[in-house]
Amino acid sequence: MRNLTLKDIATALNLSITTVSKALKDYPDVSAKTKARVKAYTKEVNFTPNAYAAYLRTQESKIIGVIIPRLNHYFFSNVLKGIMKAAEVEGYMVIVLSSEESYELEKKQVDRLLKQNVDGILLSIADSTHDTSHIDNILAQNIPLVLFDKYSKLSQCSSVIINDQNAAFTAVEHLIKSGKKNIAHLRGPLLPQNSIDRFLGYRKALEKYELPYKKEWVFTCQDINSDEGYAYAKYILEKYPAIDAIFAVADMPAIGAIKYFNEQNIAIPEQIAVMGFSNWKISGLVTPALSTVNQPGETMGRKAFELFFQELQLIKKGKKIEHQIIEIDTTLIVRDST
Amino acid sequence: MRNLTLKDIATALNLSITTVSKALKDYPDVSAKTKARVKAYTKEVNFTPNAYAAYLRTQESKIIGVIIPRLNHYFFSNVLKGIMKAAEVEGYMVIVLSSEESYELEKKQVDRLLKQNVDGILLSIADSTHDTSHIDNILAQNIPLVLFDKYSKLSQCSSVIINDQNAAFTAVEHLIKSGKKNIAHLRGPLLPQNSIDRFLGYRKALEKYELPYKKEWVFTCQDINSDEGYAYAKYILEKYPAIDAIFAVADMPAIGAIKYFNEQNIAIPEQIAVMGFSNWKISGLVTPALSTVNQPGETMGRKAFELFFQELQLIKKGKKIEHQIIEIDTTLIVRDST
DNA sequence: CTCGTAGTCGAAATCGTTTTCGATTGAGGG
DNA sequence: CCCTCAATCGAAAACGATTTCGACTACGAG
Repeated sequence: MRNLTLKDIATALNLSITTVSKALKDYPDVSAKTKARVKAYTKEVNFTPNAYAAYLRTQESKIIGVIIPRLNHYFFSNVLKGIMKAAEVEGYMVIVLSSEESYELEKKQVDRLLKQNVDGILLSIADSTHDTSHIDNILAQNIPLVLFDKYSKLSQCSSVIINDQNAAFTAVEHLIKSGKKNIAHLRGPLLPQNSIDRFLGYRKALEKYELPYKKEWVFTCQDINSDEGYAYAKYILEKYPAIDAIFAVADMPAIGAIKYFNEQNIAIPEQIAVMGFSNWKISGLVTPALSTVNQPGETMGRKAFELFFQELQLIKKGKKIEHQIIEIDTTLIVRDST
Repeated sequence: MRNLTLKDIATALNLSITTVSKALKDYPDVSAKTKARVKAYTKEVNFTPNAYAAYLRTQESKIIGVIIPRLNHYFFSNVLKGIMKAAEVEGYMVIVLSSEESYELEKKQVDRLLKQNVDGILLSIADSTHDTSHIDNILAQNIPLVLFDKYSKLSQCSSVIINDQNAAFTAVEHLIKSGKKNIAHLRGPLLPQNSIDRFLGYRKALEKYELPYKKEWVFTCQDINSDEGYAYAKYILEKYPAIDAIFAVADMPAIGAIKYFNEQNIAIPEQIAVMGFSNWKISGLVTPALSTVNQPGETMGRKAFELFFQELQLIKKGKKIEHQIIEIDTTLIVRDST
């Protein structure tokens, strides 16, 4: 039950391999009649050229690689969805790899993709990535690379991002305008740019409205999960009862905090307001529903693929590529927790 | 900046292509000394054979395809994680495709994978799949196929599943033992086997404890989302106030129901208990925390890959494969909603 | 009648491996 | 000294497509 080859088609139609191949790709030097004959037959027997053999000549695999920091993560799943939908339109398949937020694994996954000769790499860098030599490696090989969401300021390459600083600013501003004056921040790890930017947005909002910045009111979530939010909520309640609002770097810590406050019968948002970030599905389902910032993952994924595709066309034409940075709009979503 | 080839290595070391290739694969007919020389050099220049060229001879791509019904879905993301981890160990990459619960798209994705000549296909069939000719197609080509979670009774092939009927029975039994007598069921769509089995488990539990089965207390969720649960909760409260417990086919509808009951200040579980299925992350974070059935996605993924890998070895040896069905254990998780 | 020219088609090289099957060498036995 | 037999290595044929270049036909112009 071997797959059909060009040769099989050729002998069946009493033509040469060359002619069959050309007919399928609409070369001008094969007559309309034989083109029709070939196409009719290949459709009948459901033939398509072997992808790997084709690669050997064309050096195009029609496969891209995507590396995300986490697999079971609502936001990244959504990005993946956007990438895949866009890829399908252009006939691309995507190999998915996960770095599990580990720098070492990320390097290894990049290496695997390069050895697989994928046509391009879309990457969201891990929290622990502190060096970009592996990224520069990709660029040096002149294969298209697009970073999304978690990008790096160290390497010059195309990216699809949101304006984390502005988004965070708007979120905190909303807390302030609703009357809160003592706002804590559950920030993300120290390295990734988006966690830095969200922190900076928080500070800017405090500054603008002349609220004091207290560094002991900023708590670092290493894994950005609900347990951390739960634990910090407890700590805050005991140690800093003055705090009347929390701005979290992401929805999960915010939801963890809500869980603790619910258990303690703390009124949200009256006693303490909680603001998340990302608009995960779950954020609308907890009680009270979580206010957050919508981060459109699917759109980011689509744009990232489109950027890759543009770059690929330029490279194929031998043109020099100039890296673009696309900023996706975010929106504040006000629900019941603020 | 072309990639290195065997030829480059050969000329650099003053050897033939053949010898280099053999040295790398530890053929017995090349001396230990040249093996060492080749390996040292290839490591130094970071060479690995071109994957596509290798495929042409070996007919092994070291790539498998996975088709899941939904991308942004906690359970399937977890399965994916299990698959990928196991695949990585054996040096496999995985191409991920989504059927979006559509039969037509599922057929198309199977076709794409077959044309890509993947080494195997792992598939969780879509809710709307009513016919298995595409699955039989895969089997006819003698490439390993493993179904997971949502399998089919129509086609004879290896599968990794849970015992949905028993799991559902246990869940409903728990509701009964906690004193509930009027138990509704939010079931899944009519076609997929797991939704049928969970319904059957519900009925069996009623039977065993001699509670009447009322078909008007069974509500069908087409998309299995929280909105459906929310809507049915409202309907139940208005139309069948006698109902004192709900067993949902999955966590999302259960959480939707909880949301509505919270809004209406209905006491959970005193007035009405709610039981989910799958143990999504979110189920432990809502208030009250949702009781559910743990469905170990990552384990299922790992087992599915292992099954594929076993079958592949058999096929390579030309042996006949006999399809296995692996059943993964589930556990009841009792939280605050029951 | 010859020649140029479209219009069609094919032979063969190529992509980079893998693997079969010889070829070569040297040592050791008779 | 010849022969056998390991021990090493290479030439060359695949794998299945793409693409360059040349060949062939027929036809009209000169």
